[in-house]
Amino acid sequence: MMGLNRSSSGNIIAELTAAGFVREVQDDATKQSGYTRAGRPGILLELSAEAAFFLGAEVGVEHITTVEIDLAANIVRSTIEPFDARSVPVEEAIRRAVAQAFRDVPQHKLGLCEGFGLSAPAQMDGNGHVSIGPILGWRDVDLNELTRAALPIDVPVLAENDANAFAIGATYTQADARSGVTMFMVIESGVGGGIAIDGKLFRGGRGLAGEVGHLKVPDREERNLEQAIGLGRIMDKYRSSTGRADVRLVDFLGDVRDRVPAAIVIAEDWARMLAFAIVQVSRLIDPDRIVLGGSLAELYPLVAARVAAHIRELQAPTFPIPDIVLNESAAYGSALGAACMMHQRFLSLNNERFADDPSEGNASTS
Amino acid sequence: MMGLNRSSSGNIIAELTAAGFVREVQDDATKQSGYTRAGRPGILLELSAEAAFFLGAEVGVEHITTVEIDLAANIVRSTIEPFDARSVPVEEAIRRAVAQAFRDVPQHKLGLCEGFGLSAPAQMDGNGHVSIGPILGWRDVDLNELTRAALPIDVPVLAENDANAFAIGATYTQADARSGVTMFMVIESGVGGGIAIDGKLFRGGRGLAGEVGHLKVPDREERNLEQAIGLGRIMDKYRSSTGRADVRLVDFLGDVRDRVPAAIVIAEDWARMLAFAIVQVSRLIDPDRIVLGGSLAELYPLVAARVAAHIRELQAPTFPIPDIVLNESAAYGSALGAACMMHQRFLSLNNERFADDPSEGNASTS
DNA sequence: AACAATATGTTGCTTTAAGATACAAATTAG
DNA sequence: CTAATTTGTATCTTAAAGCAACATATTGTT
Repeated sequence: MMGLNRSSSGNIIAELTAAGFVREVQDDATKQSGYTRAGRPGILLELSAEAAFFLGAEVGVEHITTVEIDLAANIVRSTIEPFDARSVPVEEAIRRAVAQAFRDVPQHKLGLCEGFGLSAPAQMDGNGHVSIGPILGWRDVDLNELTRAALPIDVPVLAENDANAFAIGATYTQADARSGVTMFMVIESGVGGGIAIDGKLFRGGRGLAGEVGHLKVPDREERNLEQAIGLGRIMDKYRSSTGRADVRLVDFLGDVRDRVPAAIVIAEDWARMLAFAIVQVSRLIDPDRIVLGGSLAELYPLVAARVAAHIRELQAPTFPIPDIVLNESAAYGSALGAACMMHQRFLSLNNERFADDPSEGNASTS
Repeated sequence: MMGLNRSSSGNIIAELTAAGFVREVQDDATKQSGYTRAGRPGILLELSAEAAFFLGAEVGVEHITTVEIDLAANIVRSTIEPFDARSVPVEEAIRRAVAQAFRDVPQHKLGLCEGFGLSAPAQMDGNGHVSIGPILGWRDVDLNELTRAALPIDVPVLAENDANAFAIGATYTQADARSGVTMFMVIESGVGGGIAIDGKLFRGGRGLAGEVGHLKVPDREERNLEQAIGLGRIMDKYRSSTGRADVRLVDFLGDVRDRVPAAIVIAEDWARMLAFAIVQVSRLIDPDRIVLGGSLAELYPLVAARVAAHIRELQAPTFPIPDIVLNESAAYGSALGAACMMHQRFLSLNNERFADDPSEGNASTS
């Protein structure tokens, strides 16, 4: 795949093995699988998952979520704690996030940390600079710098918008998003989004690419997508149609599943608006696939045929329709993505960790 | 910029100079410019523009356009000829395009051709394969292969959708499009578009990214952008408002300039729809700038303030608004882009021309 | 069981692109 | 005229990758 010669790759692997990042697989799986072939069998390799770890933290409006992943990008640990971000200054929020992320990391493992990613609901540039973050009341702060100051060790740091971080995380859990163009849509009370091109986040000019929630949809009241298909609207409608005040999403989904007419009307409307958004997105970025996440994504399988029908209505028949798939997005998705950013960076060619001295050097955290 | 050492770059330049692609500038411009500085002055270099050339051809519905550019991407020659693409098979159309492009190339210059780009109004994959091209009635054709077969010499070949090719060409004429995210919109009878990221075309999953013309706009009759702001609608409205049948675009633009009320009403509507499209685009790909081309783009400067006002109405005030600039797109823009594709390819790192033997070798045309 | 065919790992050597160093050359400033 | 500064270039060094040959481990065939 990389076009490397056998001996070249052998040398590189020897280096990585010596450094402890890679090891030979002991229980030989080739013998278990039936398929064999003439010739000396190759040595199977695996990442030494425990050789390094990465931390991600999401500072939300009401909680801080943290995730630790290992070198193989497995989730090692994850925490969620309530937190009122608006009541404390940025510095304190970040301090809390860092403390929560490092809390269960034993002292002797600290040196294996190779990156800390921060995710927050704010628009920022590629260097973590936030001009105005209305949601948390932040103004002109340098998140990278603040995070670096709060960290107990000197490791690379990156801050990213929460929706973008989520998209990065989703490229890890969604295997097919490693290539091609993928549009992620997370449907909760808001509708967030991100775009990945060949497994790498597409930020756009100012880090706002994929913010699909504010797309205008055809609606008498000039709603945007978030207002039209978000949890709030659906539950409002369901509440007034049932007359009950204590309705939950599962009840609504159950009614749609049971084909209760009032629920179907709401779902049909939802499908139409979603189809509209998908068509708009397709026209502009022509994604290979659209990945739906968030709690309301569970509605999609129930009305997939309706969404497809509405799409066909809106599109010329020759126009390609992207695959639409579900991603069971977990609550820690954005923190996971923040950790994955650092994992991606660690494994990328411009990792400065190995640039000069292969012995223990300090990673530059620019 | 490239992080190369002085001696390394010197070696590379020596090679390029020996090969005739680069030469030292003779009339020393440093002496003319007032600014000087201590130290031995550097040797100024320039591309030997005549060392190579690239051809681009656009097979349109009613014409074939060709462009020749040199190594410095200067336009050397350009031709337009009427042609009824629908009346002949693909092979013939391509043969004609190739013939027209090579017609004025003298025999002894043939060897300097380093690429042929083809542009056509059809959706194709990255290898020039068209499944269905309804506009020209093409079906399951391999444009790269057909073009290669029609060429008098063996040079690299690439086919690309006309709107995408246009965007590539525009990155050459629009200097600021070399970095960041640029959205091109060409407003004629249709509205075409393309997206460039850091000067490179973003094709999307199937080469349709940026096809902004079919975006839905908020309109009682559910029009798409093309129907709403294209030349057809504007002229229709202007025709019925003036009562004259022979109106031309310049008349309309003159009336808008003169603030004739009936024209202003039409222009205001145009501005509103354009603003809507720009907002939608911004939400999805967050471009640094939007470049308007096509004959109707001339209307923009007259209503720029109105477009800005409508955008502000639709957007939250914190949301960044991309720069909107004009590009006087010429009739040969798509053919130019096809030629520029080859130029870009020639100058790119994965140019196979120089991969093995620095002496005259055949370029692989995969 | 022996041997051919096949594929992989490994070792030593070669190639090549880039960098380092030193020095010559060309300029400005004083 | 000299010092300071900057660039060009020749020579050497370094490092990454490839090449070639051979050892090794496996399947298939006689």
